[in-house]
Amino acid sequence: MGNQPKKRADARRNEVSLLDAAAAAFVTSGVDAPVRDIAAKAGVGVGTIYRHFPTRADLIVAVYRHQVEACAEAGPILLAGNSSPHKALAEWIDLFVDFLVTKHGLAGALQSDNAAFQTLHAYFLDRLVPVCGQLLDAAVAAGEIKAGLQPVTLMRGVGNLCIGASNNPDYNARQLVDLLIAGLRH
Amino acid sequence: MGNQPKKRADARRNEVSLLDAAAAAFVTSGVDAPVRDIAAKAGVGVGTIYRHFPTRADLIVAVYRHQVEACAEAGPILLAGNSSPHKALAEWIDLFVDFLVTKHGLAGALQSDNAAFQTLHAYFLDRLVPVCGQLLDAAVAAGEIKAGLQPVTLMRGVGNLCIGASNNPDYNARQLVDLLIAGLRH
DNA sequence: AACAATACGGAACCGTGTTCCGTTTAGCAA
DNA sequence: TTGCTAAACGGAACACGGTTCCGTATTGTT
Repeated sequence: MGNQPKKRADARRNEVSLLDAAAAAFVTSGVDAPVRDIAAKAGVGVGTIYRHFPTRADLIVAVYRHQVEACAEAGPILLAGNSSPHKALAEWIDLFVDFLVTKHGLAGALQSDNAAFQTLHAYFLDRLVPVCGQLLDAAVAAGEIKAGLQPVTLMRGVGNLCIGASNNPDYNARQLVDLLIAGLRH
Repeated sequence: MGNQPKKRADARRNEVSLLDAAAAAFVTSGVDAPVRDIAAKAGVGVGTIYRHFPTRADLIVAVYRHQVEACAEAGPILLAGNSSPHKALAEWIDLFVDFLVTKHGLAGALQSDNAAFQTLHAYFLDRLVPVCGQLLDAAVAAGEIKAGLQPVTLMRGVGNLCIGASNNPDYNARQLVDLLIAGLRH
């Protein structure tokens, strides 16, 4: 670590401008906010975006990395603080749903088969699937749920259930997720 | 009924050409197949597509109407032929999943908030939600499941779970749907 | 055969992602 | 300070797909 080849000061400045602008744009227009809008809001040209974040996924990952990390780290903590692994799993999934539901379009982007979102996909799965697997295993070991569900499937399923949750009052993603988790019980 | 203002013969011909071409394109490229491709395959200009099917949703609905009708009609039949309404519901949902999983991108289009898909949304929901509600009510009445789940929520949830199922071997949409339905039980 | 209504084709337009290259600027060294 | 070079920038230009529009062609009728 620490082997950054000394980026220029203006480059560093523009990078944070872009992150700020992207975060703001994502809130108002969702993660599909037009590249030009983000560039304008950051006061840079579109070329600069692509130089710093070659794909949209890179930008999204950069913006949400902190929150994803926090979610990943919460897994073991919930497991340790709960006598029931199934309960810990439910609470952890709840955190994940909280995260997704408040990000317009993120859940959709997460499952898009578009090549540009490959990195996004990979990052989320790499970081969260192991945590999910740990919780799932613990619940199986405790005899609370049946085995046979791949962590990756569960993660994708929960992600999918959250699609469109932010712009559709008569759709209750959380209720469905709860039912899904309930369905895991013996 | 039968009050069509006598469309011209060439118009009728083009309409079936378009439906055939669209059905073929949907199979190979998904329901997001480029308009120009469909027009070319049908041997007509793009203007002709828009004249016959003002929005993409109209085209999709026209292509899949038969199958949706069949699914809707299967609901009451399954209910009548099953002693357990919950089992009937599970089987009906299974039919719906079969339908969705084999249509590239349809599940995604179904929940898109894009205005062009409004009609699609409306058609599917209008046709299937009542059927789903009937099955759900019967299962509640039989004391098999708990009340409180809106039919529309269930339909959307199942639709969401099917997103991306056709192009991702390590994602098992049906397993998740089964868990969801299982979670409904008392 | 002539005509009006209907339908057609595809060029043109628009919005968005992406690339490319001439210009500017930061950092360094004389 | 002043050059100089590599790094970084900006935005025009291109690609691509949806959508519109209007001059032209076809149908059906009189």
